[in-house]
Amino acid sequence: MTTQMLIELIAVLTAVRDDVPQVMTIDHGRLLPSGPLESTHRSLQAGVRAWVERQTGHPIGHVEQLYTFADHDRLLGAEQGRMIAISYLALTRSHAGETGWRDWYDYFPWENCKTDAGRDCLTIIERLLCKWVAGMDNAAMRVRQWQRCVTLFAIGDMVAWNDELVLQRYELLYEAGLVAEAGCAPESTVPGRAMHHDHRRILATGMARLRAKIRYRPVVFELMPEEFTLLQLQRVMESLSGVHIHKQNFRRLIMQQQLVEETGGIEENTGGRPARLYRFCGEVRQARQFVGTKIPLVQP
Amino acid sequence: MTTQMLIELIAVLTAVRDDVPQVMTIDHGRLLPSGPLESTHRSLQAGVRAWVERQTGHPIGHVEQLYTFADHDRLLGAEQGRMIAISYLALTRSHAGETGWRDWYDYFPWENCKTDAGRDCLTIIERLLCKWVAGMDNAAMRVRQWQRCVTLFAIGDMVAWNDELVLQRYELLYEAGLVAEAGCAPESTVPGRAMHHDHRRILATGMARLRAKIRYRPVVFELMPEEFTLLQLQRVMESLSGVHIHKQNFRRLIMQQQLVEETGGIEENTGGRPARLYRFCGEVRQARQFVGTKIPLVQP
DNA sequence: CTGACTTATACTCAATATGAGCATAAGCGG
DNA sequence: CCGCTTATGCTCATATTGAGTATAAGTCAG
Repeated sequence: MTTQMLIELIAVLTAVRDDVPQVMTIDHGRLLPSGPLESTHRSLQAGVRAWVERQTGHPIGHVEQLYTFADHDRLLGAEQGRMIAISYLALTRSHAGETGWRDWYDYFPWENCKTDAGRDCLTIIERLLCKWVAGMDNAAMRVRQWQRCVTLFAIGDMVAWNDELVLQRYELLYEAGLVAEAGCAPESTVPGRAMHHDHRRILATGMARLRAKIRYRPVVFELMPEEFTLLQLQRVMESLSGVHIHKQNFRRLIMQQQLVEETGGIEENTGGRPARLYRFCGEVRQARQFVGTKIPLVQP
Repeated sequence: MTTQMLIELIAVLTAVRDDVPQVMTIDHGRLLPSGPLESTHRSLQAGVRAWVERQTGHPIGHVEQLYTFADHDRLLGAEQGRMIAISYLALTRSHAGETGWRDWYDYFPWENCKTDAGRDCLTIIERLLCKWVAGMDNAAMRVRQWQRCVTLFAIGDMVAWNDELVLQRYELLYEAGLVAEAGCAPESTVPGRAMHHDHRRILATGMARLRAKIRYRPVVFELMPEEFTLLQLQRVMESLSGVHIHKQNFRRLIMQQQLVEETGGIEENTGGRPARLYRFCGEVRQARQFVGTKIPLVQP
C-alpha cells in the first residue's frame, strides 16, 4: 500500500545586496540549496537550516514554508517510491563576499520592469507569446489564452502590471514552451537563466510570496541592516517588487505607521543632503504584532 | 541516512449551511478526514480527494494546500520512521442531510464574536488568561504575555479584534494550558470541543486561511448556491469571518467590483421586501482573474 | 384596510487615505 | 557663486471608506 518516500527540503534563501535582490544557489547557479530530510533533523525547519548551512556556509534568519510538491515529475522509479519536496522561503541580512549568490533577475529578467533590460525582455516575450497564440487551431482557445497573456503581462496597458503574479507568468511561459525547462529550442527561448528540475519554479514561488508579504507584514526589515535611511529602505522595496515608489508618499506611509524610529545618526554619503538614519521598531512590532507595511506602489 | 516516511493527507473541508460554517469530520467529530498517501494517488490533491470521498462520501470542489507538519509529536517509533502531515483546505457547496458535518464554532466558540455565546466565551477566556499570567514568576514575562493576550483577544478595546488570528489565539490557549489537547484538567478548560492529535490546530489553520482569503479573492462564491441574494452573501461572509458587515456599504462594494450580475429572478421569502437574485460572474472573473473581494468589516 | 414590522435599495455626507506634485533645505563640485 | 544631488516638509485634488437617512415593497396581526 504505502510506498517509501523521499522527502527533499528546498530553500529559497534571499538577501539584498547593493539594492539587488539575490538568491543563494549551488551547482553554479543551477540549483537551490536542498537535500533530503534526515532522521537527525529535529524538525523540517531545522532540516532546512542544516542543509543551507552545510551547502553554503551561510546561517539563515527568518524562515517560512512555501509549498509542498509531489508532482508526476517527482515520481521516482517504482522501486524507490515517490519523491516529495517541501520548499521554504528564508531571509537573511548581509553576505560579504560569499559565493553562490545570484541576482533574482538573472533568472527572471522580465520581472524587473523598473529597468530598461526588463522592459526589453517584456517586448521579446510579448512577441513570442503573440506567435504562440497565433499558432493555435481553436479560435476560442486563442482568445482565452491571449486574454491570459494580456492580464499576466499587462500587454497594451488595458491592465496594470501585477508584481505578485511571478509564478503565474512563469507557468504561462512554461506552457507556451518559451523557457528552457520546458525542453524547447534555444532560439525560441525567452531571456533568463534556467535551473535544474523545477527549481526556477520554486524560486518564482518564493519571489511571489515575498512580494506579496512585504505589502502587509514588516518583513523587509529582515533584509535591511541595523540602521538605514528611508531612501535605502525604499530602494530595497522597489528592487524586491520591481516597481517604482513615489518617494514622498512612501516616507509618509512609513512614518505614520511608526514602524521605524530615528537613531539620531546621519548618513553623509548620499550624494546630496545628508539623510537621517532609522532603525526598525522591534518593540512596537511586538505590541502591535500584526500590522502591515503598506507601500504606495506606482506604475513605471 | 534517510528514514522511511509516512505521509498523511488531512483535509479541512468546509461548507456553509443555514449561514453556519461547517467542517467535515469523522470519528464522531474527533478527527478531520485523513489518510496516508498511497502509491495509487496520482498527486497530493488527488490523494486528498480520494480520502475525503472514501471517508465521507462527499465529492469536493476547490482545494488548496495549507501547511506541512513534521513536529516532534509526529515522530513515530525509531523503526517506523517519521510521520509527515500535509493539510489542505477544501471548499464545497451544499450537503443535504449528510453526516459528519459540525459547526466551526463548536470547536472555536470564541471565534464567533457576533453571537452572545461567543462573547460569553471570550469573557471566560479573559478571566482564565488573566489567572495564567498572574501565576508567572518573572515580571517581564508577565508583561510580555499579557500584552500578547491583549492583542490576540482584543482585551480592553485598546486593540481591535482581528478575525484572521485564529491559529495564534488557539496556540496561546494551548500554551496557557486552557485547551483539552494540552492535557489540562477539565475544570480549567475553555469552552469548545477538542479533537484528536493536532486536528483542531489544523482546523484553526484552515479557518484562518479562509478568513484571510475571502478578503482578497472571490472564494466565497465556492460556498454559495448558484443564485443568491446580496443579504445571503453578506450573511455567509459574516458567519465565516465572525464579524458584522455594514449592509449598504457591503452592497456598494460588491456591486462596484462587478463580481455578480442579476439573474432576473426574485427571492420572495425574505420576510420583507423581495430581493433580487444574483449570480457570480465567472466570465469577468476569467478576464480579471486576480481582483479581490473587498469587504467592509465592522466591529460588533 | 390599516398600521407595525420586516427587508431591499438608493442616496448623502463627513472622515480618511491615496496619488501627484511643489517648495525648500542642505550637501557636493566646479 | 551656480548647477547638481538627495532630503524633507507641505499642499491639494481625488478616491475610498464608514456611517447614516430616506424610501420602497413585501408580511402579518387586528
